[in-house]
Parts: sequence; structure tokens; C-alpha cells
Amino acid sequence: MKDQSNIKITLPDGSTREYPQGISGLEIAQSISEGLARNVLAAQVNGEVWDATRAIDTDADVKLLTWNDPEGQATFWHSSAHLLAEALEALYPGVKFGTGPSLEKGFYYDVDLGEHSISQEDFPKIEAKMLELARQKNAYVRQPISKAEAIAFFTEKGDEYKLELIDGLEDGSITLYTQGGFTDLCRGPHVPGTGFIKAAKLTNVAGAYWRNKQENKMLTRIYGITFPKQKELDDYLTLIEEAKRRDHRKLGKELELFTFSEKVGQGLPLWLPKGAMLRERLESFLRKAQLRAGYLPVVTPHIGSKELYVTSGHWDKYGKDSFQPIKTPNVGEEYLLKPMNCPHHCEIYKSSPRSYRDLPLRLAEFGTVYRYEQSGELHGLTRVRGFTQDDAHIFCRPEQVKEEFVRVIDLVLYVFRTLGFNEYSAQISLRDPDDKQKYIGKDEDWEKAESAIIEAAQERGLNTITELGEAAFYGPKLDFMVRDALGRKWQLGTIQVDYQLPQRFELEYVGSDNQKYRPVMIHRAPFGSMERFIAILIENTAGQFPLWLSPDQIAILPISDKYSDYADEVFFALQDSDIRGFVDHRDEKIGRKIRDAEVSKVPFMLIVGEKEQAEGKVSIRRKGEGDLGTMLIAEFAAFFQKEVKIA
RNA sequence: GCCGUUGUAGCUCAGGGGUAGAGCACUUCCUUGGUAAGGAAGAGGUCAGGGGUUCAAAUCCCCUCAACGGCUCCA
Repeated sequence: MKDQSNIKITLPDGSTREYPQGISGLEIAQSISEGLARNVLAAQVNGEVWDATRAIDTDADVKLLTWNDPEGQATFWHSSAHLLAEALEALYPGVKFGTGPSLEKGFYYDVDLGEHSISQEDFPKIEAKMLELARQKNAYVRQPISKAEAIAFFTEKGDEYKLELIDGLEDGSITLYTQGGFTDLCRGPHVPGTGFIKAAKLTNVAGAYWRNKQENKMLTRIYGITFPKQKELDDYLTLIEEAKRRDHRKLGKELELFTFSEKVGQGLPLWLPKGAMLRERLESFLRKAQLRAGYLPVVTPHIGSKELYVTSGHWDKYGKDSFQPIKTPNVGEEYLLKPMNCPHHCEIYKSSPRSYRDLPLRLAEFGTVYRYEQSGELHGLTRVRGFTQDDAHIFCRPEQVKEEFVRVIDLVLYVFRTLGFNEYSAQISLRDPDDKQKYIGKDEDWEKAESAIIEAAQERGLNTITELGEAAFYGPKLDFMVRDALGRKWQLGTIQVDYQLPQRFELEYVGSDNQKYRPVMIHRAPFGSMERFIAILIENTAGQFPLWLSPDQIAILPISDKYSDYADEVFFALQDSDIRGFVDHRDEKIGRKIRDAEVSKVPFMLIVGEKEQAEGKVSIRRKGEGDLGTMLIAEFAAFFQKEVKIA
């Protein structure tokens, strides 16, 4: 007969062991190996992450979590947030605490510092305090308490934020955690003790609204990161430094792609010749792909009468936060800078009666739009006030929605693949079921649209995440999200199903039965916006664009001005083969010309001197690789054409 | 929009109550050099803008603008 006090623990490899009831994850680790026990940060018990020291009372699947597990790191960082709080309480008595979660990389704690204030200069002091407390190797002690006790504790402490949090908690589910002299309301879990934290760095301080609501008080959010080893912190900091070097704002300036001018206005990028040419190349790439996919180009003006946006619903939704209407000499006449292309495209649809045979009708336009983004939101090229969408609207019959949607997914994936965007996430953005007033349209239409998206994504085997409340006000969408060099997420490609605008604009087509029907609209933009896409492209490639996009593909470097004429000859010959570049006619030594070409990321350098001139050749040097030997001009042109195609 | 930080030459930055500095870039001259920076000279700034304190402000204070880091927002 089985001993009542024993429980069965199943480990991830499928093996099962018997332990006395009440054993902890840490003790299980000890029974396996000392080394493992030293590294256990938490235990996953039946799928839930627990303190490693928490007693397990029933048979369970247990996975011991270490620094190598994302959940282990999350636990480590959440515990570090408590350590930060402890340090803050020691240094700034009376500080009140909001919440302090772990992040993908690190953690933060939101605090109300009262009279105090904290700046970057205070970081070393706080970090030192954290490490001092860590060296005390205090245990994180879990203590379940009743709601009344919790209220009493935090009333005594005078922390109204914790009281507000307790208010939303259910009696019986409340726990406190204490390490050293610091006690926090927390559901856990935590690492066994502070001693695991060997390196700490506060990264920045920022304001953040309490509970993320704009109408609430702004607290001070202190961001930090910790590691079990100093070296890991050093490596992390090096990585951040490298990421900053890829920042499109920095590279955009260095590579002379774009600039901003206070005089032109905030968030209004000025494209410099190299950037403009890069952008044009991307546009023509997509134009070609869209022509193949059955899109028809249209062009519409940058403004439209206010009535257009009253009809579309955009005026009602965004009017007061937008660029305000442009007035004319005629009283009452008002125009808006267009924030969207869709209303214009709807009017194009209406310009002629449509038959079911005409559908799907795919109208495409690189349409420049203007949105008055909040000043604090502007960010390089990723968030601007004037930008160009690679927009198109597909007008189709209801039964065509899914197929069209799938075809758009294919187009987006083709674009991403061609440009080497392998790290994206596909996000299905649905409406917030608890806040339906934010949206327009009938429930029935929303449900149809949402299921069309979900099915289409499934059909293409996309690995999707679903976000509630992220839909556009007129419909759900499938967004392709990518990260910038510093890990921030941005939406690039987007596909949106819309039943509302066709109704608002009273779009119709005649069916085979000679009855009138309402088409469905799909909004889509594979790049999203040229500005944002190029920003991410710059960061992805660190400014080293694929050969076909590179602003300058070759630099012709004469050894001295004696070979200037030959260099020009080579240049014109290659220009005839559609190869872009320039001749470096400066009075500099070859070493210098090479260095400058390398730094400005020109893919090929063609060095010409006495030898080359005599033989009608060029010496090829590839950026980052070095000397490739000599070729005849025509040989190089052929070689280059092959390279462009591979890229 | 909110909280915080920053704003000095085209760029990167030093300085800091007594009327501005470096490197790179730029211009001119010398140099004609073979695979990642040749040399010299020169030019360039109302120290973001406005107001205040002071005998004196780039420096201290206030306001505005912009950038940066977050928060909120994102058709």
C-alpha cells in the first residue's frame, strides 16, 4: 500500500520520483544534484511558476527553472524589482510603491517619491545599495494573509497604491513577500534569496501614469536590469551599445538618407537624395509586385473636403485631435489634409457602376497622409506626422474576402522575405469586447470580419498572437510587427477587413441576379509606411543595404589624378549597365579613399591605376571582404548583375 | 499631451559669471601616393529662441521651441 505522506513528482524528461509530501522544488533539485540546486530560481508546478522553496502537497509535474529558462529570468527580475524597492525604501524613507513587474529584459518599479526626486546621477548610489542588500543573502519569504490583515498592514504603512491594489483582490488569494526588512504585496513567485543577484544596473527613469491611465497621477518609473554574474551585465551593456549604433536616426544622418528641420516642423521628414532614391527603389519593387498581383494604380490629392471625413467617420473619431481644417475664401468651405486614403478610394469606386464581374477591384496608391501625432510620440522615421502609405483597398464580394485576404498575406510575406525581415510576429488585433463604444459597426459584421482574418491566418499557417482592443475603430486587422534595434515593437504591414466604410459611402455592385449588393473592403499596406519601413530596414541591415537598394553600389577610386579620365570612362561604361555610384576624384591617397568608401558602406570599390588602365581592367574590392582581384570592365558588369539578382 | 533629461561650429563633443575650444568634415596650398585616415594654412558659432537676475550671462532663474528616454495615444 502506498505511503500516504509520499507524493509523485514527474520531471520534464518524463521520469517520476517519490518524495515526502511538502517537499519543495529546491529540495527536489538537491536530491538530483548540488549544482542544479545552486542554480534553481523557481519551480514550475503543474504549469504554474512557484517559489522554489514553496511546499508541494500533491502529485505534480515539476520543472525546475534556472537562468536558462525565460520564466526563471522573469522570476529573477521580478525579485530584483523587490530588491530595488528595498533599496529605495532604505534611501528615501516614506517612498510609496505602485507595481514592479519583470520585463522581457529587466524590470521596473513605479514609485511615488513624495518630496524626493531621482535622476540618473542617483543611480550608482541605488545600485550600490541593491548590491549591498543582495550580499546579505536574505530569503524571499512568502506569507499568505487575509484581506483585512493586508489592508491593516498597508494602512499602517500609509501606502495608498497598495491599498488600491488590495481592493481589487479576492480574500484568500493575497500574499506578502518579505526579504530583509522590506515587505511587499505580491503574488510572487520569487527566487529563494537576494544572494542570486550579483550585478545590478539601473537603466533609466521615466514618468508613468498610475495603473497606466492618463487621468491618474504620474509616478516615477525606475527601470533596471540585474544578472547572476557581472560578466553577463557587461555583455548586455555591450549589446545595447551596439544596438545604438544601428539606430536609424543615427545612421540616417551618417548615410545622408533623411533629416529634419525645426523650421519645416516636427515629425516632417526631409528625404535627402540618397534616401529618396532608396525609397523610390522600394516603391518600384512593390509597384511591380502589385501589378503582378492584379492591383490598379490610382492617384488622389493630399486634401479632401471635410464632408468626406464626416462621411467616413474619421472626423467624428479623430477630428479634434487632427490638423485642423484648411479654410478657403468661401465661408464655410473646409478641407482636411488627408489622414487616410480610403475615403478617396471609395469615391473612385463610386465613380462608375460596378458589376460583380469587376470585383475584386484592387486600387493601389503610394498615398501621403498627415496625422497630428502627439508631440511626445514622434520618433525618428517610425512615428511622424507626414508619411506615405503603400496603401491599397480591395473592394470585393463577401465570399471573396478570405481568398483576397490570403493573397494579401502572401504579398506581405513576399515583401518581408525579399527584404530579409525574418523576425516578425503576426498579430491579430480584435476589438475589446468590454468597450464596444470605441468601435463603429454591427456586431454581426465584426464577427464576420474577425473570423475571416483568423481563418485566413490559419490557412497560411501564420504563427499569430491575438490582442484584444487593438483593432481599428472600423474593423479588426492582422498586423505584422517587427522590433527596432533597441527592441521596441512597431507595426509594419497591416491588413484590415472593413464592412463599415462601404456602408457609410453606400458602395454597391450589381450581382448576377441584377440585385444590388454591398462590397467588403480590405485595407492593406505591406510596408505600412515608407518611413517606418525604411527605418526598420536601416536598423535590420545596420545601413548595409542589399545591393539592389544600396544608394551607391560602386565607388571608383583612381590611384591618382593621372587615372581620373580612365576612372570616368569606367564609370560611364558601368552606368550604361545600370550600376550606380561615383568616382572619387579627391586629391587623397588610395588608402584614404578606400577607408571613406568603407565607412559610407559602398558595397564595391573599383580601384584604377596604371596597371588597370593599361589592361582595360578594374581592381575589385568588396566592402568588408577586401581585394577580389582584377576584371575587365564588361566582366565586372556581368559579375555585378549576377550579384544584384542574388541579393 | 504627461513625467524626466538634454540643447555650444555641418558632425561628435569639451568648457563654464569676466564677452568661445578640440577632433572630423569644409576651403586653399603642398604632396601623385596601390587596398581602412599624407602634410600645412584658413574659414566657420548672437553657445536653440525669448525674458529676467547681475557691473558683467553661453554659464544662474523663468518661459517657449526642439531632441532624447519612458507613459498615454496611434485612422
